[in-house]
Amino acid sequence: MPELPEVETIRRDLEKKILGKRIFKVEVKDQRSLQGKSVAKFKKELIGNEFIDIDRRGKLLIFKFSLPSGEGNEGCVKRASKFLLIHLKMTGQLLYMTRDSDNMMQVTAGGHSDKKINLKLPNSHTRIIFEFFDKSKLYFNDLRVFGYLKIVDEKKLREIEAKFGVEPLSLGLTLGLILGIMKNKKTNIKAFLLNQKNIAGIGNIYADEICFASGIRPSRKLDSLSDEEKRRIFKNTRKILKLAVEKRGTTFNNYRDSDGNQGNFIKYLKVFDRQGEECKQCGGIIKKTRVAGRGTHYCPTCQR
DNA sequence: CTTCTTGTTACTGA
DNA sequence: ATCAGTAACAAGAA
Repeated sequence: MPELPEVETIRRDLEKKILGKRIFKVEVKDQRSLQGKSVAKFKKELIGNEFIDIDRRGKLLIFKFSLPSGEGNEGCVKRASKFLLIHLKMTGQLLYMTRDSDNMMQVTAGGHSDKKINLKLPNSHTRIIFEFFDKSKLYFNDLRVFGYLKIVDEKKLREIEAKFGVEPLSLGLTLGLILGIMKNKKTNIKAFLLNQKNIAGIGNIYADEICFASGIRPSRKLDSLSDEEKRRIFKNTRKILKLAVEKRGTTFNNYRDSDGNQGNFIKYLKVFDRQGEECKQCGGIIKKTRVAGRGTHYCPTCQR
């Protein structure tokens, strides 16, 4: 499940790989992955353009593209950039291969093993393929077809961006701001952390980990939290997401980076998917319940 | 066969 | 208005 650290890892890697590359061909193998425009229009808008920037808001990737300079830009009104938005939802992947890889990539096998296997692309989960002029390819794979791609103009992008809360790794995240957003809210801390309008980019894994690091049960209502507890949530949100980005995210089952490799944060998980196992801090048993409609993991001893 | 899973939105009822 | 709860979406695992 790609959350902020996983999406940020993909963003950083792809920035090095595809910026400045001109799109030669777009293949839509499954129309369900496209939102809005028709397949023909989608292709037409992209082909011949190059990606000039990759941005991220929460879990949403924002690829800025435009025609390369000297390709119909001169002599007329400056051509406005457009934006390709990609949301990976639960099982979306962006896999990049150079022309030399012969449609095969060496990837980590999955589960908890570091074994390498060959992944042949495209496969049955490949929904969209971008081919660049240098013959390298970017595959959008999505097992469950919840993820989507769509093209928007700048105005629409601003509207979409406005719906997101503060970026947790930006300087915009301050204790004062968090206290402000929490004020007068009565929801539980897990639902608060999951709500993208409050803080952008936290999903089920990191919400549970932030609660554990803060010693707070996910079911606790915001109006029952002391200022000190709120401060711990603020500190740990930043700390955990930063560390997870450093470790290139968490591969729980499906997540892969753009090279097909797993994230390393799974070694650092204290509660997520550890139900029935011993708490690394107190030796008690980690419990799994349901909070905010999601599977929720916590230590009954360490979290109050 | 049924149940469960995740991110997000839409909807209902309080 | 605000919040909690749940269905829906797709497809696979158990």
